[in-house]
Amino acid sequence: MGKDGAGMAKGKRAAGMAENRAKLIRAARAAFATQGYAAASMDELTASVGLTRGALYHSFEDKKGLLWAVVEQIDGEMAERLRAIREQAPTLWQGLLAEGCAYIEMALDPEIQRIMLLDGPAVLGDPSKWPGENACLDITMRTIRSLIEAGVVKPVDVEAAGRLLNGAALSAALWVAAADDPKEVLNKAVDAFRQLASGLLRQPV
Amino acid sequence: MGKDGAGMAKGKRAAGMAENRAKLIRAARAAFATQGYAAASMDELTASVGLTRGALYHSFEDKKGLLWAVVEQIDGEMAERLRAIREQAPTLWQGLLAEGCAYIEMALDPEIQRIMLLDGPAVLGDPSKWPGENACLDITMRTIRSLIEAGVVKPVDVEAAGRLLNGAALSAALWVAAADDPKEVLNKAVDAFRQLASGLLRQPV
DNA sequence: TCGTTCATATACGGTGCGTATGTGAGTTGT
DNA sequence: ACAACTCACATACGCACCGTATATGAACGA
Repeated sequence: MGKDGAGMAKGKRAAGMAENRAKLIRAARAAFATQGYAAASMDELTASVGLTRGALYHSFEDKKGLLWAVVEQIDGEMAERLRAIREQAPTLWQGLLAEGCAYIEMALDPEIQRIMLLDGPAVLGDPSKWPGENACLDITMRTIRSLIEAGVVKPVDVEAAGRLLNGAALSAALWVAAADDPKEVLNKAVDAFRQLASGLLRQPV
Repeated sequence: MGKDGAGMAKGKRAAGMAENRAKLIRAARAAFATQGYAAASMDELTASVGLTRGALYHSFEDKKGLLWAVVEQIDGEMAERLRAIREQAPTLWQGLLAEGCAYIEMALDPEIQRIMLLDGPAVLGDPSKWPGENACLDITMRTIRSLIEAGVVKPVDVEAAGRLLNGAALSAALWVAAADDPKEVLNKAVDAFRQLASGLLRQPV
């Protein structure tokens, strides 16, 4: 009874399924980002990639399950970008600031904004309990912990500081996204973010 | 032809309508807070106050219109509470901190959390463009402006600082609300909020 | 070759929204 | 005081959408 042993044998069919799964996720990212979760029709979505709702409900629990998959994917991508940015920064402190700014800029992407910041929390609940365990928050917290150990930052509660910083960046992003002149507002937002973050410093720069 | 001139004459009927409108809003606050906007059925909601959907669509544009009314009402109440808290504080700076803490605590209320922080932004879009012109943000900004004029706070962009502070408080609130031990987490959140806010000070305390 | 499994399509029921239409109470004009 | 009208609400309808139950057809194993 070739349950899972075959591997390559059933690989072709399995690959076909994974392929369609990926196609559905890609379509969902586009549909959720442009129309919003509630307004996105699963009929249209599946048809747009040449399938029907049957395929959807075979690969995912339900509409919410598809959103979970999308959120998980985007979360991973964001975390990867943040990690790269932090490692590029010359100092840990500049890394923290750069993370915050990058977060703000990322949230200008309609996909991230709509799915991760608006519909995601409303439909799936508190982001801190999401599948990837909120990779973005983890990264911020890791940076803050290092900064405390290095004596640069006051011994604050790491999770609290990380969450509030992320929250500040988030609302900044929503503000920038809705602005008439994003460039200018982005500068203001980044400035304010640095001011607030400097409150964590042991001694002012 | 008495179009609107009568006033008191049609007052009785108009009052009846306003009464039902208020009943619907009250029911909506409860339903939206407990079930969420999407899951709240307008049939059940109207029936719960002895009406039908006919009354709803006579008083409001649509389901979203009802949410607008609810949001407007809650926004006003929050603003009123914040105003009272700020006026009670001995100094402006303490007022700003107290506002932030009060905001966090208010967001523990499921009604505020679910409607104003989760479903509201997802369904109605960016809170900064809401009807009451975002009374809470206005209050924070007013306080910051006074603090800058008093020389206590650095000359930062008022709107930027206000938005980021609100955002920090918001995410703090969501964190506290989802915590197993709200009391303890609330303390951590408030601490972190003060640390961040102190970044705005011209000179450290 | 035949049966089994798996990925997907098709068919169905239920729910909920928005709208078009009906209705009775109250108001206006004469 | 009676007829015409308005208004607040109920009723009835169509439509879209989700989730599930069932059917199908291709690949794989024996």
